[in-house]
Amino acid sequence: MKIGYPCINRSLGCSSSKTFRLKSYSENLLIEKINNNLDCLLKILKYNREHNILFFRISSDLIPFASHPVCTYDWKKLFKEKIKNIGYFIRENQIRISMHPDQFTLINSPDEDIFKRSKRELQYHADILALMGLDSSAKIQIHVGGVYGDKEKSITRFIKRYKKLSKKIKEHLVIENDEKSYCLADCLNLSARINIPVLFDVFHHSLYNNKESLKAAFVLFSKTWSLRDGVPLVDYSSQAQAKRSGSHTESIDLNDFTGFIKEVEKFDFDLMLEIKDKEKSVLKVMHKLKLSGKTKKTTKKA
DNA sequence: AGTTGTCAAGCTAGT
DNA sequence: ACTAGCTTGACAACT
Repeated sequence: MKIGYPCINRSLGCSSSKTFRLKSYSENLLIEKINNNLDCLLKILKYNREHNILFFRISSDLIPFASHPVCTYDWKKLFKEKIKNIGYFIRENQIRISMHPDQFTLINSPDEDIFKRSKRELQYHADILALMGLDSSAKIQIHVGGVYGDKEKSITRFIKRYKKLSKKIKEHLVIENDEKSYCLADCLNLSARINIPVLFDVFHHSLYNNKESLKAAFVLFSKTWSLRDGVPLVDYSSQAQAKRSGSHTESIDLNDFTGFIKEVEKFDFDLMLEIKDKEKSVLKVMHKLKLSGKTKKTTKKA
């Protein structure tokens, strides 16, 4: 099992998701941010490697406005080498990668324009993975989307739209259960119809489910991952068991966590910890599970 | 230097 | 018909 964290490292003092206002868009500013973000991403990945953290979610803001019409700059061509180099580091160290386009990426929206924009956004994510030379075990996770007053219709629309996506997108795309519209059972239903892997969010499942136990859930979503998809991915967060509403736990609750791990220890999966203090919680957990500590020397290939 | 409002993109529930 | 909340970091415009 690899354990990872999303997008931001709090120990390094750099950010790989620096952006700027659309109003102040300029090519120079864009280039500056891309350079910063790519440099920082490599720095984070090196930090992770040193701490034996081999799973990471790359920020969707890596290339600001990448899929926006305002961005006519050919970043794919001009940053090709730099991105390729990061990809080399990822592959060399067998780091698992995921990405998570945000809430505006909706492939089942009745609005055709929203779908078109979403498709462009997904293509941008797939382009990054392709430039890095990553295979189909690198995943782009999205939610199923809105219900729009008719869930079955919206699921059917998802399927129709999914079929229009490029092969490059489909190779990486997985769906994740959410906390109010599409639960695990809905995702499984969809998966059975278009053969898309289901990424399991433990926290969302606890809020919205069909009464499947954790173990039953693991059996079910694990089956949706084939060999080429890599080990199944799971998101875990320990926020919002709020004693006061709105209060988030700053760091991971190790008791909760060990309880969770014990229940599913027979399963093989990579785990994304969505916790505010990011890598600190990962290190805590790895220490607890005795996965962490020393830097392992890798054998270099090619 | 520190604080607060706002930011490309959307859905939903509550009014 | 309209708006706040979602979740959250970071920019931008203020003290």
